[in-house]
Amino acid sequence: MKLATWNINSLTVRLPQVLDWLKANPVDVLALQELKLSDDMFPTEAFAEAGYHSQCFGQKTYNGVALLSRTPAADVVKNIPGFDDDMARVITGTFGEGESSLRVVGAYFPNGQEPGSDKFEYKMEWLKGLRAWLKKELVTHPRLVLMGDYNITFDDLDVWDPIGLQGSIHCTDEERYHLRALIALGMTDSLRLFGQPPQSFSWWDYRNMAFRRNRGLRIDHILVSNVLKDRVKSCAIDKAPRKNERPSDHAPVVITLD
DNA sequence: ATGGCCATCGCGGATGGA
Repeated sequence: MKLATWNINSLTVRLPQVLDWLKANPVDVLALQELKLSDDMFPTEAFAEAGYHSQCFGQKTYNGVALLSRTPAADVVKNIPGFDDDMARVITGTFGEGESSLRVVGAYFPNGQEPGSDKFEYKMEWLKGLRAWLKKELVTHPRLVLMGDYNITFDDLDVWDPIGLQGSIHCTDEERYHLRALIALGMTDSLRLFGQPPQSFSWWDYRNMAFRRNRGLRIDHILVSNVLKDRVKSCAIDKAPRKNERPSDHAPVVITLD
């Protein structure tokens, strides 16, 4: 079983790249973030032709998430139950049957803009809402994967310039507290299971030739519930699509479970 | 030293991203 997450920064622009990537990487489930389109504009047919079922939770211009899968999703939930939100940020589905089924949460965490801003406060409230819901979801669905664009780094290993970016957005203690609190629910950071190769990032600014200089952040993560921990066979960031013409600023993260 | 990009909406330049 292969799963992946990718913030594609506009599905309208990046659809050909997603289709190319799926052809080269025929994962079982792909979570997409930042579709930036409404449900009626979602290219269901193009994905169907590529052999994928779609579950879309779109929004015009901003946000928007989807789950693509080889087999249809069951029990689909949009956004965080119990947390009122105007934005389309989370989509959840169950894949597979019975004992071996997997609950997959695809999420686009708020950016937060700047510590102290209204957007930062929203990010903190959203993180609390997510955790409260996940705590219950893990009881009913012990085999759970939470993947997406978290917009939070775990620690200095995830930051190209930890000193220069200390306390800035994605790197604050408050954000990291909430990320550790998700781990404390009984989840594991898949990439770190294998020891993180130095300078492993999933996002690079479009400016300053940041990708070429590997000036990035690791903010896209795949967390697995602890019952799945021993099933994780690999986890890696695929930098190849970042080398495309007109790339997304994020790279996909891929996990293999046996 | 600073900020240098990209997508959207919509036709200029603001807003948001990270």
